[in-house]
Amino acid sequence: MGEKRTRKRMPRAVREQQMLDAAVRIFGQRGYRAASMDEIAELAGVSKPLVYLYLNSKEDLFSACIRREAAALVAAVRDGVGAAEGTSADRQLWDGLRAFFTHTAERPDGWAVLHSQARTQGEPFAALVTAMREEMLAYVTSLIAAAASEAHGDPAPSQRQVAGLAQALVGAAESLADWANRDDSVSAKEAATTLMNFAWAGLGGLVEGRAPTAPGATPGNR
Amino acid sequence: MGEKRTRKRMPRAVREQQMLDAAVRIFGQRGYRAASMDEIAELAGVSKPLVYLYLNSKEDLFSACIRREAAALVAAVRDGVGAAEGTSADRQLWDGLRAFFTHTAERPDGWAVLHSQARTQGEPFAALVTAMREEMLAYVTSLIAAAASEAHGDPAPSQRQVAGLAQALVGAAESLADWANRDDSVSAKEAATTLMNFAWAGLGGLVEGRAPTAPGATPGNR
Amino acid sequence: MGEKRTRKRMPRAVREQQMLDAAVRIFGQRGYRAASMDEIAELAGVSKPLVYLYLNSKEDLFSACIRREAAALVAAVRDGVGAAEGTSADRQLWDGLRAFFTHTAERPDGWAVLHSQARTQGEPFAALVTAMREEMLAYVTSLIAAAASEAHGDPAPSQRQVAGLAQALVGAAESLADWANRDDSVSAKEAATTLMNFAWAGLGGLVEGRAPTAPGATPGNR
Amino acid sequence: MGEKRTRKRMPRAVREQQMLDAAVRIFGQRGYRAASMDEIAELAGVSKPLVYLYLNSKEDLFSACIRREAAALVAAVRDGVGAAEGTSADRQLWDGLRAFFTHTAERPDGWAVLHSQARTQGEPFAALVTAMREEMLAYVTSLIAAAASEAHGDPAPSQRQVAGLAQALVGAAESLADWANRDDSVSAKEAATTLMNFAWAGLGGLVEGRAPTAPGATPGNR
DNA sequence: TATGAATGAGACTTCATTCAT
DNA sequence: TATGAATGAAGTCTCATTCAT
Repeated sequence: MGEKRTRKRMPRAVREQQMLDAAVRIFGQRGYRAASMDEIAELAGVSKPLVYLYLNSKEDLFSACIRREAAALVAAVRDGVGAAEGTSADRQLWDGLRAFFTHTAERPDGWAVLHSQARTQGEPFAALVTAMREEMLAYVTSLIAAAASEAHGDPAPSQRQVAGLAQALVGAAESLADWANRDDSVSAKEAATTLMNFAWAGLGGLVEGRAPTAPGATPGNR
Repeated sequence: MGEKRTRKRMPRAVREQQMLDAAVRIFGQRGYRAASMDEIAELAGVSKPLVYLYLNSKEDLFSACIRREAAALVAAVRDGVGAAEGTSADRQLWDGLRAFFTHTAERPDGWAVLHSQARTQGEPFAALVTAMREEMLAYVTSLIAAAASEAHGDPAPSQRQVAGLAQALVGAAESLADWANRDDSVSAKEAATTLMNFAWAGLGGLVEGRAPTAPGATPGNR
Repeated sequence: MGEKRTRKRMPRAVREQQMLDAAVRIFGQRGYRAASMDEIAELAGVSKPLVYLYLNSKEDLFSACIRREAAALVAAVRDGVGAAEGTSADRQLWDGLRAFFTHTAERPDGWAVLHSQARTQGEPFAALVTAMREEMLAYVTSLIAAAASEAHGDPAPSQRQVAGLAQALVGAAESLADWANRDDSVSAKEAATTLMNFAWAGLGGLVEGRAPTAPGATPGNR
Repeated sequence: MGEKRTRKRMPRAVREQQMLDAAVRIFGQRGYRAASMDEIAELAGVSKPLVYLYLNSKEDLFSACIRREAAALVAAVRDGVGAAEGTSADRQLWDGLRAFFTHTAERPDGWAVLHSQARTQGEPFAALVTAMREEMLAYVTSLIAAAASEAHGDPAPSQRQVAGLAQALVGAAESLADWANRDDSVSAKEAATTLMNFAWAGLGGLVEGRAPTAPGATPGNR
C-alpha cells in the first residue's frame, strides 16, 4: 500500500498547475510572508526543489499566482457579460456583477490572494493587481456610460460622474466579495443581490432620476 | 558629555505611546510578518528589550496597535455623529461618514493596520477588527433605521433590508478609504463625496422611492 | 522536423572530450565548489545524467580534468625539450620553459585548474597536481645537473643546491604563468623572457661557480 | 563543571577578532566556497547569528579576513625593512624578504587566504589582494632601483628591466612561501635562503651590468 | 529603568545525484 | 544511448526573544 513513497511522474504543465493550486491556497490563507515554501510543496505533493525548479522563487511563485487568478477572474466576468450579449448595457452590467460574485465565491483563496494579500505586500505585487483592477474599471465604466446613453436621461451624467460611479461600484463589489467569503453563514448570493439593488438604486437615480429598476430586482424578471 | 548615550528617562505611559506610534507605522507599511521588532525599536528610539519589557511580545504589540487604532477610529466617528446631535438621523449618518473619511485620511498607517494588515493575519487579530466592525455596523444600522422611520416611507424597509444596506454602506466606505489612501492624486474628500452621493441615492431610493436627497448632494450645498 | 531534439549520436570518446572541455572551462573559471554540474552539462551540450553516466561524479570529473591537463602540460614540455635534442642541456632547459609558457598561455583554463583550483581543494586533488609537479621538478633537476656538468664550473654545485635551484625555477615559472594569464596587457612572451633572463643570471652564477653576493649570504654578515 | 554552556560575555571588539581568527583558519584551509559559516562560528565559540550580527555576510567576512591579513603582511614587511634603515638598499631588500618569509611561515592560514583562496574567487576579493600586491610591488621596485643606483653598474638597468625584476622576485617569493607552507618537512628558512641567493645572483648580474648568458637571450636570437 | 550581548529556530535557496522511461 | 522528472541534504541568512549587567 505504499502510495506515498512512489511519487508519480507527471508532465511539467500538470505539476505546475498543482503547485499553483497549492500556492494559491496557502498564500490566500496565510499571506505572502507567513506562507512557507515547505508547506506549499507539501500540499502540492512534491519536494521543495521541484517547486523552485519550476517556479523559480517565492516571489515568482506569488506573482504567478496573482497572474493566474487575475486572468481567471477577468475571464469569468467577461464570460458573464458576453452571455448577455445583445441585451441592454444595463443587463450586461448586472450579469457581469453576478459572474464576479459567483467566481469569487467559488475561489475564495484566489480572491484572497488578489484582494487581501497581494495588495498589502508592496511593489512587485500590488502593481499586478492594480493593472487588473484598472482593466475591470475601464470595462465597468464603458458599460455604465452605455447604460446612461441608452437611458438618455436628462441631463446626461458627466464623464467624471460616470468614472466616480464605476470606482464606487467596483469598490463596493470588492468589499462585499470579501465579506461574503469571510462569513459563509447564510448567503453570498443574497448579499450580492443586496449590493446590486443598492447600486442600481444609486445608478438609476443618477442616470434617470427615478426608482430602482435593476433587471434582477423586478419580480418575474430573471 | 555623553548627551547621546543617556536616553532621557520618561514616564512609562509616554514611552509606550512612542512605541505604539512606531509600531503602527511599521506594521501599517510592511505588514505584520514583514515588520521587524528591530526596526520598530529603532524608530521608537529605544532598545529592543525595552519594547519587550513594556509590550511583551510581537503578538501583543500588534494587538495593542489594533486596539488603539480601533478605539481611535470609533471615537472619531462617534464624535462626528455627536456634533450633529439633535438633527435628523440622516444628517447624523452623513456627518459620521465624513468623520470616518477624515480620520482614515489623517492616519493612513492606522487604517492600514486595521483594514489591510490585521484582517489578513488570521486569528487573534482578525477577531479584534471584526469586533470593531460589528460595533460600527450596529451603530450604522440604528442610524439607517432611524432615518427610515423619520421618512416613514411606504412600505417601511424590513430589518433584513436595513441590515444589508448597512453592510453595503460600511463595506463601500472601507473600500473607498483604502483607495483614497493609496491614490492621493484626486483627493480623498472628493472621492468621499462621490461615494456619499452614490450611497444616498441608493438609500433614498430604498427608503422613500425617490431621487437622491443627501444633505450634501443638493445643488449649491457643498 | 525535430532536428534540435535529437542530439547526434556520437562515439563515447568524443562526447567525453566535449564534457571534459566544458568542465575544464567551468572549473578553471569558477573553481571546484562554485562550478555546478548543471552549467557544465549545458556547456557540453548534453544532459546531466549523461555526464554522470560517463564521468561518474563531480569529484571524478574534476580528477579527470586534472589528469588530462597535467598530461597535456607535461607532454608539451617534453615535446619542447625533445625538439632541442642533441643540443646543450642549457638550451634544452630554455626550450622547455618556452614550451611551458606557450602551453599555459594557450590553455588558460587548464592552467587555472592545475595551479589555482586543484591545489586549493584539499586532498584527492592536490595530490594529483603534486605528482605532476614532482615529475616536472625531477626533469628540471636533471637538466640543471646536466648543464652544470657540461659547464664543469669549479666547485661543482652540490645536489642540494641544484634541487633548491630547480624548486625556485619551477616556482617562479608557475607564478609568472599565472600572472601572464591574469594580465594579458603586456605580453606573456615578454614576461617569460624577463623571467628567463633573470633565472639564467642566477643559474649562470651558480653553474659557473660565481659566488653568491647576497648581503646575508657572506660569512659573518648576517 | 558546565564550562561550555555559559558563553562568557565579551566586548564586541574582542569577539570580532576571535571570529576573524576562526574565519581565517577555516577559509585558509577549505577555501571560500567550501568553508561553512557553521564551522566558523563553532570554531569561534559563538553562535552563527552573532557572526552575522558583527560581520554581516559571508562575503563581508571573507573581505574582512583578506583586509586584516593583507594589512598584517604589509606591516610585517615594512617593519622588517625599517629595522635596517640607514643601511644599503640591498640590505633592506634582504631584510624585507626575510620578514616576508617569517610572517607567512608564522601565519600559514593567513597566507593561504591571501595567496591561494582570495585570488581564485573572482571579483570583489581578487581586487583586494591585487591592491596589496601592487603596493608591495611598488615598494620592491623602489628598493631595487635604489640598489642599482648605489651599485652604479654600467649600463644602469632600464626602468622596464627593474619592473620586470621586481615582478619576478615577488612572484618567486610568493610561490616559495606557498611551497614552504605546504611542505613543512625541513625548512622554510632554508628554502627562503636558497631563493634569495638565487635572486641575488640574478640581481647582481643585472645591477652590475653582467650580460645575460641565456642561450636564447643573445642578440639576434629570439 | 534601560541596554549591549547573545542565541534557537526556522526561512529561502541551491546542488549533486538518481529514477523511470 | 540519452533525458525529463524528481529529491535529500546542506548552506546562507533573519528574526523573535532572553540574559546579565
